[in-house]
Amino acid sequence: MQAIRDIKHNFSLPPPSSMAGSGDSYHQGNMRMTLEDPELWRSFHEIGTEMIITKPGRRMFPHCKISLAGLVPYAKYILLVDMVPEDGLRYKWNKDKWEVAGKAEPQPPYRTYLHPDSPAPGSHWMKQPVSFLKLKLTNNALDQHGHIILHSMHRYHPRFHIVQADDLYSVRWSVFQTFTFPETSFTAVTAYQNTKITKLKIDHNPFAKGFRDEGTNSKRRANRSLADPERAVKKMNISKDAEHGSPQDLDDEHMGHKEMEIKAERYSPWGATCDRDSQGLRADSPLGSDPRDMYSSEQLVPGQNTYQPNRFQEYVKSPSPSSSVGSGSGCGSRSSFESRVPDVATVPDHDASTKPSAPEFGGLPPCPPHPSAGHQEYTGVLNMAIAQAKPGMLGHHPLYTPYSTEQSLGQWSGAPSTQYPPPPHHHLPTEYSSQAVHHSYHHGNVGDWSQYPLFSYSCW
DNA sequence: TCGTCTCTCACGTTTGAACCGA
DNA sequence: ATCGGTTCAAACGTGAGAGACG
Repeated sequence: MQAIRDIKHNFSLPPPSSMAGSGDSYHQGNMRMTLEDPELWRSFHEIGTEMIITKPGRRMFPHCKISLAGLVPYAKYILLVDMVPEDGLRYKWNKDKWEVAGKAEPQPPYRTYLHPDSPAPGSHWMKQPVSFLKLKLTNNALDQHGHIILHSMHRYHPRFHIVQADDLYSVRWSVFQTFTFPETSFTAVTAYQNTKITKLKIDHNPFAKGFRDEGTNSKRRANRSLADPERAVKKMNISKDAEHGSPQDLDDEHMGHKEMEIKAERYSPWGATCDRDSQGLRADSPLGSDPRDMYSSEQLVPGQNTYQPNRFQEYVKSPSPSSSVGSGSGCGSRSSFESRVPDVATVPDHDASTKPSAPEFGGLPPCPPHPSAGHQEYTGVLNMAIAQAKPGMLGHHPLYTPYSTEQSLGQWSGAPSTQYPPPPHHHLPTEYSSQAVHHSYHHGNVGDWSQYPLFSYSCW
């Protein structure tokens, strides 16, 4: 099934020639990205995808696999993936659903995964699906293998970036486009919480074949469930909770899928989010109100729906009803398949020090971005560390910090310091500032999702 | 002190790439 | 150069236990 049904429009904004480098002669408007195995992703998503993170690094399952179209066959592109927090919350698994457990922990060192084939001509990327199989997630903040560092019990979603660049060294000057797929959002965990997710993983992951019911471990698993009354109770409660019509049914509600409401098993694990939803503030709502949303992957980045990250501080205080992610029409940007022009990674026009101090969380949900910030029709300048990753990261950390200035510093210099130590002060070229300022997107607010850094670190 | 929650590690199973010989 | 068999590293979830926290 196609993840993108109509994404070709709204790519009309050409990259400024001034920053497109050699690529400015290429029309970027027809780029399309399709998520492979959308059904598999959806089946996980409906339950509440969990991804294991370990110290040595763990692959994702399902892993990110995309198809590309609309690239210039002879132009070279670089593909990247990063993980963006869904919101500023930490979650816990309670009984049979996820609940908010407080505000998010300080953002770990931010990293971006570069597809090993990069750079490669468009023909290469388009000839077959592109797999990010080897992308690994870790909870080790000191990781030196270049794995993407995440916090356990936090929610993220992958973000795919296509950068037209002849080599890694020109990336930062290149135009890029960013895509997200609602169904790929997940909760990072060190151990599976939802037994349904475990079962799905076992059923679909070839490496877990040995744990399948027909396998040798069926007995062990059966015994386990018997020996763990609480788990058994959980399972029994699953369908019960689904009937309560409580906020945890949010997924169903917002998917607008009657079918989902009927199926008791498709309970929503996102109890907490549902609550938020009830306030018209649903942040994650991976499933749009429009069924198409399930498969439509427009360029959500910087989609107002998907991007809760790092903006909660601002929007908590000024929710935007019309852009509420979870509201029936909240996924407007998603359901409309509106593709967006590249994200801007650099947000120099900002001073983190002006950011309000951490808000009292009080279970308040992150709010969607302000409508005025919803459409990011601008061309991005890649604020990429790749070209400088060795030896330097970009040093404009304060610009992106969703949290505190300290954290942002850590974000930029924490992990990389172990491998690619950033220079003490590496400020963006002035071009960055001016260009970013000219973008229609409003960057004056620290809470904006787009404050989330791109490519402060890369690995390949 | 106790209970809960989260994380870590060793384990057995499976896959697939690498290697080797025919 | 190709094919088939073997080896082994890597990946998987499990389950017990440790550690942190209230």
